[in-house]
Amino acid sequence: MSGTTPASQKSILRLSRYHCFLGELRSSTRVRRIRSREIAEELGLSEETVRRDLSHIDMEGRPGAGYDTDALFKALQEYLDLTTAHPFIAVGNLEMLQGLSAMFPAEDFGLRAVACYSERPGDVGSKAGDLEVQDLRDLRSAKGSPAATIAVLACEPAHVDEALETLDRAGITGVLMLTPVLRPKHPEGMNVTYFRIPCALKSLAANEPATPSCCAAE
Amino acid sequence: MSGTTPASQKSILRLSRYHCFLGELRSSTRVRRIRSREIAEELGLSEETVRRDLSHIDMEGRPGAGYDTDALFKALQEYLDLTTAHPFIAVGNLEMLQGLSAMFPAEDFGLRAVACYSERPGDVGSKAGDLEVQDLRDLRSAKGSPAATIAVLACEPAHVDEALETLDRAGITGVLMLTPVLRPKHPEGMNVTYFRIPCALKSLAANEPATPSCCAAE
DNA sequence: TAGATTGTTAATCGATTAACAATC
DNA sequence: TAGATTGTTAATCGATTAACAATC
Repeated sequence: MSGTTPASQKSILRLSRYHCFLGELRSSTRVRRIRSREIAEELGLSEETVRRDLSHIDMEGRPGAGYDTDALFKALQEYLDLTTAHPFIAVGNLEMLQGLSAMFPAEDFGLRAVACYSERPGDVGSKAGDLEVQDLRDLRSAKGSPAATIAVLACEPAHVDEALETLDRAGITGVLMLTPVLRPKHPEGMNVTYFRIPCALKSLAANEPATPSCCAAE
Repeated sequence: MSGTTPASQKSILRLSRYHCFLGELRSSTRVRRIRSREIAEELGLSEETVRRDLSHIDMEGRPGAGYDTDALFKALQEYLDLTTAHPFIAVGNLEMLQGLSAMFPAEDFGLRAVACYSERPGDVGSKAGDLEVQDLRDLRSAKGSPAATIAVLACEPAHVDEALETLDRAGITGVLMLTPVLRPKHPEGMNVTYFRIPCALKSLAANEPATPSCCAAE
């Protein structure tokens, strides 16, 4: 039942994880049904949390028999407003663009990099995965602007503010920031998630006993 | 007063941010005192949260006059168990290692990459920033093992489990995972923080109105 | 039907915010 | 001293967990 209160940020992040998990499950096995307990065990959550999260989306489970894997995947896809091979763009220095394309196989997660841009003119024309690196300034004119509305940003610190503005003008509404900056002034209305590498490393130094923790994205 | 309850994970992550912020403040200005309200405004938090967090560390503020910038920085450093230019190692494919060193200027955050390792033999010997890329297998023998206890991991998905094991054997206790994997089996007692790029991107697609959000790290 | 698992309400837990006395 | 800001206690808020009736 997708009726009551809207899902929290944390809940949405977990729904995204379920989507990733089911995507992998569908492509690697022929499992037709899945129970909340199984999802919970795989992802290190409680089954109640999983059911509570799923109560936000348009999907009914079957008491005694769990959820239909395909239907659940599609319901999540719809709730999260994802298309198949959902498009995103990548912005950053050439090495990050190349490194990311090798480290993060987007297709395996139902995502697809449709264009990439560098802030360094010298990077333009090189290849990052299948894509040719374009000039970040060309995104400004929106002439090469793809259908994507989300982006991952991994440029050098000095170019962050400029890059965010450019992305905003090009119609990007959500940005995942990998570049560490203390106080980026991100454009009004733009949704920005910060992955703060230095803070995460420092927290690890503080050496919490042994509780595996999540992002914080968390 | 560092007496009462231990700081939560979230609190520690924020303390790390304060440390980053004060580090920058100290290097770019001559500000001698800082108030909780100022820290809060800069980082988008409430002043109460800042004071509550700081109550965990060994540092007394002065009613009416805030905190001594240097003393606070040092107290945070001590609480987080950081040294100056705190060492960490980086593991990943060559491009990620090179890209990270350009995107993430560790010194500016009080951190220092002391060694880097690739899982791809062909990468060995190349330069990433100032460092020569070493073979991940050489870390196993611990012969080149540096004083670092924390690491950032950005290798290709297929090598994650092997890399985590290797890092564990080499005495690394905390790992920041950039490579997206659904269910890495990380060694007992190892503290792993996951930055899940695909999940963060999917959450952004779900298009929360306009609340700037953090990691999550969280 | 009996067994299993869902969806939801109530109870618990933890973290944030508000309030304010202490104090520099 | 008066003004400002700290440190902490109490109140609020939100999210997780426990419990269980509904139901396939």
